[in-house]
Amino acid sequence: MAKELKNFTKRSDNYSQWYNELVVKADLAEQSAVRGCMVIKPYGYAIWEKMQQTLDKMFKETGVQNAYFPLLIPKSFLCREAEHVEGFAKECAVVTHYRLKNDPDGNGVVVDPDARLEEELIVRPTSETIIWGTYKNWIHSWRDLPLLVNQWANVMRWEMRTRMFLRTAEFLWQEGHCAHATAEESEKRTIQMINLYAEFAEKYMAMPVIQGVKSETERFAGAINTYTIEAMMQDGKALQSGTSHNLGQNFAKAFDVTFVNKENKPEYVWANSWGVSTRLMGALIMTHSDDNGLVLPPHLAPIQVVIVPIYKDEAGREEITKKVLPLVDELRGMGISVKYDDADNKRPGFKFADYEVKGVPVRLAIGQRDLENGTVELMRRDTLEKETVQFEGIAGHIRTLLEDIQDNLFKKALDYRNKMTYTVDTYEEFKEQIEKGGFILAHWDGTPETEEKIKAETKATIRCIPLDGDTTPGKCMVTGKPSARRVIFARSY
RNA sequence: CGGGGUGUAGCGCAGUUGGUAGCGUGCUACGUUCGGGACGUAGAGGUCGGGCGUUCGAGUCGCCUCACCCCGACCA
Repeated sequence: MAKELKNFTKRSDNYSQWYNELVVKADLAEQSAVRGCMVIKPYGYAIWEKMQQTLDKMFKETGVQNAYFPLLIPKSFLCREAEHVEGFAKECAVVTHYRLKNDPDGNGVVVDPDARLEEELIVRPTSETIIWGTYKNWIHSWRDLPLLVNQWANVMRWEMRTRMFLRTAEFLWQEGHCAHATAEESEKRTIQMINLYAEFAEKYMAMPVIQGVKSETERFAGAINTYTIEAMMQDGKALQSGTSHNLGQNFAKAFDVTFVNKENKPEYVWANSWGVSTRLMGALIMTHSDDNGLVLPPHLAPIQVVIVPIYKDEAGREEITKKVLPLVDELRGMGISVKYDDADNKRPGFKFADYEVKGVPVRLAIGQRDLENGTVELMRRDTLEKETVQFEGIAGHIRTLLEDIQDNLFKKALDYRNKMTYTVDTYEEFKEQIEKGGFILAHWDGTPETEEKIKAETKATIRCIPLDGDTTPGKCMVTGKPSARRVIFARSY
């Protein structure tokens, strides 16, 4: 038995395949019949909901409100901002007709050629254009600012190659779109949001991130500056996990969004946008998982504690249930989410393995032996350590343990990232090191040409120019020209 | 869009020189079990991705086609 679940890494030397398999085995998602799209299953969606709730609360604490804008964007809207449309044009799904009809030749249902739209509609790849088209009507005076709005939505980008959670044709995300009266205020908000994302990643996902600025080439289409959080996956590749863009007045000008300032003069508003997506699910999976399956940080686990009874007969089960239910109530009273799995159709060993694959942080097992001894078996998912502890006072112990696990996961990921971060000075060294994965801190002359050359020759890109860390100037490893500071290179998803 | 690979039971796979469609797991029923994915017995489940061809006969050979996966190019 148990041939397929354990050691699924060993079944393939490929990290992507392992990842895909894990997503399916842990019951998070599966490929859909629609090209490049996935079905998020209830357990996977429950994790996304935890992320949503947490982020939403954090946003609201900064004064942001939620709203909703249309899925379809008129083509003319998308084309208003030149750089923006150029960046997204290649991956847009386009609605051209609004009706089907029965084929007169009997070939089933076909698109009705008479129902062609006068203007094509684009399925949103992002909502800047439709939102700024709307903001024009919402903003008139400096008193209307700042306008701080977020939308939870789905977007579609027709990617050539897809990967579950990391890059699907359709994905779920939030996109915040703010309008400000001054450039300074807008920049401040842009940074505030990237800080918020970093806090979320580290405190809730237990995933260390590096905050920084994107190089010109990697910048969002239509932005004057893009901030990013970059995380390292267990195969040493980087994953861009969240971005916050300072859009300057680009969109305000494209959509003619002006306000009258305190001096009674018209002025274009200053904009920023920021977003994270279901890609964070991919990040979560790839940061913590092991060969036994998913490992969820307690702060995001839909089930934090699972209790598995071990019994021989109905009377035994009832005895255990009687013992366990007060504990379930006590834990729930502490705000801990508990599942007491006394389902009779699965054996304990099966349940153990199953909850491990699903990444439940803490498991309690209780049987006849424990009832006699007043004990319970406790296992933590992060280390897979088992211990038999006193039943009395277990709730408090669990509460502490959950925090321990959360901290431990973060530390483990941070140690790994530190171990896999290298400083190099020559291009030769760089080429050698990049093959082994990880982040590389190196000097760069700041030009897109050099960046392009490095990318072409090594597949590594500049992940970001870090906001903090070592700021000693030096010489570009490729051209020898002056470099303001080291930047982070890596291969990425 | 290039390069590679895979399509056979819900899932994972085998199928030899062309000759009645197999294994593991899962599923159903009953019984025994239940401290790390239990066991026994009996069952159900397939137009072998699709099309055309070669042949007395094709899962197997040939041509075409479709889908999916992996590696690139593109991107969050």
